[in-house]
Amino acid sequence: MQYLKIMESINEQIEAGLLAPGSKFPAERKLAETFNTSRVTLREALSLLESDGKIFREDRRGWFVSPTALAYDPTNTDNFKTMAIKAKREPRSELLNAELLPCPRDAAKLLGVEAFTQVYKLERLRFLDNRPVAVTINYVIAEYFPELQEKDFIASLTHTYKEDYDILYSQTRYHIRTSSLQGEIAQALRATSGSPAMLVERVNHDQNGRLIDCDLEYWRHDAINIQSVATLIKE
Amino acid sequence: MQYLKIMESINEQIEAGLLAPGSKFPAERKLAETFNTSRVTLREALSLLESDGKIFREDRRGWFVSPTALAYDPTNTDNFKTMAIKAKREPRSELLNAELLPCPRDAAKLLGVEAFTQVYKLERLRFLDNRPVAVTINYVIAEYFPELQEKDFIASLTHTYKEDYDILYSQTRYHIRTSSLQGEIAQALRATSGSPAMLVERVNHDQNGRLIDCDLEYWRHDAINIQSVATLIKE
DNA sequence: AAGTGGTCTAGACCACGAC
DNA sequence: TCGTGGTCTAGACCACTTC
Repeated sequence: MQYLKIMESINEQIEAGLLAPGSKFPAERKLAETFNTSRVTLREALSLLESDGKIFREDRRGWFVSPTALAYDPTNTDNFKTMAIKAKREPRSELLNAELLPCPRDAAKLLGVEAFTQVYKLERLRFLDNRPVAVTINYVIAEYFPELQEKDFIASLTHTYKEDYDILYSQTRYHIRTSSLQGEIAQALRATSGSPAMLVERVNHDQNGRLIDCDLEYWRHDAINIQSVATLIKE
Repeated sequence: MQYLKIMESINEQIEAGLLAPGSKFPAERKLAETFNTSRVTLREALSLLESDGKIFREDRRGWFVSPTALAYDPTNTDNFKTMAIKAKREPRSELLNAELLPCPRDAAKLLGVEAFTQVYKLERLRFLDNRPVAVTINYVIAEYFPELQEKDFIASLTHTYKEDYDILYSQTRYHIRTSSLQGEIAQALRATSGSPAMLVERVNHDQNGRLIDCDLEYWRHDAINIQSVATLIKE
């Protein structure tokens, strides 16, 4: 199995620090020549390193060494910016889309609301050190946040909730699963359609127990490292 | 892009229920003929469905439709068996290996113990409805559990801890990240080397705050759906 | 304009699983 | 034993990125 040896060889170079995080690999044809193999076999090796989170691909741009994954605590209300800064990374966000619309089916299921309930949909692209790492989609129940459309959507939602509506998150229900990037989300992340991804879904309640919004977060799977601490109930 | 159309086509068949969970696909050569494409392109489509968790592969055995993923709460002390039964699935466990040894490097890092600390290493293979879904490796600090080797390792560790040592889990720190299956772990799961996986690492403390053990759980990534509820601290 | 990655073809051989 | 999946080759064309 050539591709396993190629994997190990590349892996060693990374672990030894010979390939800096974020740095670009040589062209596939050159690498294939270096390893004295065909392009297909080389790509097999690269794909496995990708699914292992060691390297990543930008569509039509090539292969890169993955930077350190961001530690992400799903039980933390810290917003993206705060989280990144704590980890000494440089965050940036772009608003992809913001609209008020009747709740689509997938969000209605998460929010448990009836058809035609008005929600705000916010789509944001998250960068870490200038690399696009996640697309986050928020659905916010409009009823609880009058005139939300006039707020600054680039700012943290948590912050707007607290400052302008006196609403805090108090309970969050989250799901985490592997998925794959498709269509516009893949494009925004500069990923090839079908790239492996981590999907974090959250449903949030406020201090009065009301369900106020939900998140769908599509992360490049090598960019995130879910971690948390749980105190267990003693039986 | 043929492979995207093939993906969608297969996906529709699954969603429509025409392909039952667990059922086997026709041979790759036949499928390729059906879709009027080459085997390589067909495998491209299958690989993407695999990384999306819709289908899975057993090494040299073929492709299968993924059963429903098991809901897994990392903050729950329920053992594997209880968890499976709650979800109306049929659990089974096999002991792969049990030994007393000086703590290996990776475990020492998690446990924060010194070199040569004696630990029990337990490797177990978990089945759901007769499908191998996870390899779990436990490292237990031997000092706290004298004569653990005489216990029944197929039984739940949680249960043994409680009944025989009066020790309960009280806090757990967990990490979740994507990984890939290699070597013996891949073999035990009937997976091809390099298959995508979900790695759950846990470090557990007892009711006295002592660090007592850690888990490394390698899951077939389509078999698990991490979910939990967190109550947030009000600022 | 050149080079690159994305996609695809039409084969091939081998070792293993199923029968 | 037969068919299957695992692996590999040596090309090809196109559209996009980069220069």
